Amino acid sequence: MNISDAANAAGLPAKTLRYYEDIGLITPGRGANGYRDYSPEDVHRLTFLGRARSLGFSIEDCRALLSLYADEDRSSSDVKQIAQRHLDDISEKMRGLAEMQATLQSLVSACAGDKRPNCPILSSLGQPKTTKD
Amino acid sequence: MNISDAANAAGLPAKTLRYYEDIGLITPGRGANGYRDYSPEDVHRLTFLGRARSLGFSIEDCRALLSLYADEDRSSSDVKQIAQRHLDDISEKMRGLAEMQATLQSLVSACAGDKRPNCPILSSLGQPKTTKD
DNA sequence: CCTTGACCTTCCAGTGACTGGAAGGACTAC
DNA sequence: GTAGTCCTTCCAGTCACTGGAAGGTCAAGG
Repeated sequence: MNISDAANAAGLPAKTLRYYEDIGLITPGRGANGYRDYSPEDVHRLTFLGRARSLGFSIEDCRALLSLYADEDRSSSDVKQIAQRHLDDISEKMRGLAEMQATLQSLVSACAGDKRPNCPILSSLGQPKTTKD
Repeated sequence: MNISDAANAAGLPAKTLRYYEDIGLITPGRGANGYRDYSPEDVHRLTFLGRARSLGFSIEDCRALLSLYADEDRSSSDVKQIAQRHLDDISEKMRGLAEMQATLQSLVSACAGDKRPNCPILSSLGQPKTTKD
């Protein structure tokens, strides 16, 4: 299976497949012409990868998950730990974003958004002791 | 004011101040010895920058905000537009994160997390047609 | 005057996870 | 044989820093 077919099957750009090979995640065989030749298993692992990435797992997490996936003697606790840590990361990110959102929302609401220069958003960034104008 | 004093005053690493000069955000004067010399206004702008960054504005947004901040003839609508777009970005990011969070949470909850290999997290990544094991 | 240590300078490289593009080889269809 | 599409490798860029090396400057102490 050539790279573009594998990419289509896995729902990933061909460039990404080359990148994954570069970093040693999934190394397909090679045909006589030097072309990459992806097996159905390779495609399956690529699909697995794509889903893990879409859940926000880092490449290193994905590497670990792939190796656990292949390991029949794994402990589900190892998998769960990775996922739980990632969940914690997500929660933290969401907290940070929510905080930004709240601050920004109050500033945006307070801003007239007209042709006058007076702007609580800039005032607040310039001297944050008061959140309001 | 030397770079490390300015960095302390603004609450940013000195490296970041050099970086901001590199990209043309804030260019301090120079002493006879070649050292950067930050004026109180420079420090004020750095502090402004730090706050904008901590609200998640991109460097390019910060550049625009700084220039609006300096412009007495600005329209507050220009500021508001930047902030509103950023708010929209934040909302989108939060939506994405919440989706990941929901999916991951249900998978983590379903995983025993013991020494057995059976794992709904890996099962789901391997064949996502069913979310459950 | 000399040394020590803390500061400052510039420049280069690395982060994460790709993405774009150039230069050139291989394959397919007509 | 040639046009067009695929494939290859390699290099550079993204974003906002961050780390570190090599070397200049300054203030204090002996």
